[in-house]
Amino acid sequence: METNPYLKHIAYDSVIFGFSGEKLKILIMEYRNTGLLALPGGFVGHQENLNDAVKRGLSERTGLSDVFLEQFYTFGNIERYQPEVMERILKARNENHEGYAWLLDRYISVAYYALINLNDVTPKPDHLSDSCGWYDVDNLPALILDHNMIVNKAMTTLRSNIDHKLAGVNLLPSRFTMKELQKVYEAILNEKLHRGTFQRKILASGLLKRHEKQYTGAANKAPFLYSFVD
Amino acid sequence: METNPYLKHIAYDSVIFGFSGEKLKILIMEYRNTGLLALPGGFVGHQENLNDAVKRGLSERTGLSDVFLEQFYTFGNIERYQPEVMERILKARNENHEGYAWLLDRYISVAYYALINLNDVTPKPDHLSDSCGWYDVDNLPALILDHNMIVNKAMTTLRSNIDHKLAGVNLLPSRFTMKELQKVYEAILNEKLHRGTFQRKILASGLLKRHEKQYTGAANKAPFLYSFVD
DNA sequence: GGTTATTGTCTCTTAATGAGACAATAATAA
DNA sequence: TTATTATTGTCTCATTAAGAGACAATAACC
Repeated sequence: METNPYLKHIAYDSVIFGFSGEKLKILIMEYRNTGLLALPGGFVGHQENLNDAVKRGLSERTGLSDVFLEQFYTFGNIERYQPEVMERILKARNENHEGYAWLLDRYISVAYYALINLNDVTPKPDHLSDSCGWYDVDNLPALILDHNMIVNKAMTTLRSNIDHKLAGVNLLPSRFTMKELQKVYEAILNEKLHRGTFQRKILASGLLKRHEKQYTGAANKAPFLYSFVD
Repeated sequence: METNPYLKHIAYDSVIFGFSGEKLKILIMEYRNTGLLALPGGFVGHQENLNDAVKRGLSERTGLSDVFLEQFYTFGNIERYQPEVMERILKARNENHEGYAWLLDRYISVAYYALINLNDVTPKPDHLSDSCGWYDVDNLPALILDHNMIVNKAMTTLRSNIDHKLAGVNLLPSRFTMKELQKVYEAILNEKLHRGTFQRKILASGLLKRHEKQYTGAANKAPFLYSFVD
């Protein structure tokens, strides 16, 4: 009884980054009645582009449709193949899962990372998981299979791309202060940056447009709001 | 009659770079009696790591076993799926190809690039191709499917990695002159570099060890030979 | 009006980069 | 032996970028 509507052996996983104002976080799913944690992922339809499949999955999980999403590595080690993990997940689901035998196959996983504004989103679990939530990227619990390794590689990629891919673009609301942007950079690079130097460099890049000031009620000079020029 | 010993839907392609002394070249295969040109590629065994499969293929094609090899992107668009191309290749082979029906499936391809010393190698065709040879990377013929796009992306990746991954390491013989190394950089970046600045920067990096001079018979100062410190 | 914390910008220093200059030198020719 | 020639290794100078601190401006509170 083969009911696999997807390409065999091919999966994707996505590392969805959000920024809380202080820390980088990623979205993690919990499988029903197992305590097993995993990255949100999925499969590719027979008539579907790989990239579109991932966009579809991201949209289902977050409701967002136009986010920064980039493929960064494909994981294909044989050690990924642990059918007992998926069996446990299916069993805990406590349903007839004959139609899901294909889930017990070996999979190669294409990994993507996404940058989103955490406040825009109320994440929705998929049909195999019962909850999902944001976890600090520098304090992650153990995830299934090689998912912790996938997250590490995503972080490395994000760090090395921060200079030439515009990082904070999608992690912040459309208008933000220079300080907030600096916090994003510091969270990604995991180091303190010099305020004056940071401001000078970012402004010199010409990527920001300056708007009105933000009066918060704090007893000090009000910062300008900025947005990215498209 | 299913005789596919490999994972369905998953292929790899490799962009094998060599350096002739003046130009960057890549290895291209020609399929028997078709004139069709393609990147060397292959498939992944059921019990095989993805990376190992690519290493195996590279070794079969070049005889080399310890080369720089890096995954850079996975191509999964539906437009890759052109069964008529593979059918033409199988027909031209003029054999019973019932056992190869799996070749007509849709494939997602994980792409790698390799850097090798062109002079170390006499490339060997695989069982579907009858010849292979080196082509200038800036003057490539049309390749099947999306293979030209794969080459372009490989070039982009190589360029952006040249600074922090040691580039020339594997493209040159173990001992080389500063001028030869500069030629490699110029071929990859596709621009002229200033001699003095280049030499200063490379020497400052501490990656090179200086050896004896190379006396070629030319009527001018003899250059030092260098090697990379490992 | 004084106080306080934060912001925007400036200056000073140090490091990195781009470009040319020049002596050293390996082979050849006079 | 000495001039010639092309190339190499290195140096200097100018320009640009980066790191770090300083200071006036200012929003809200006292």
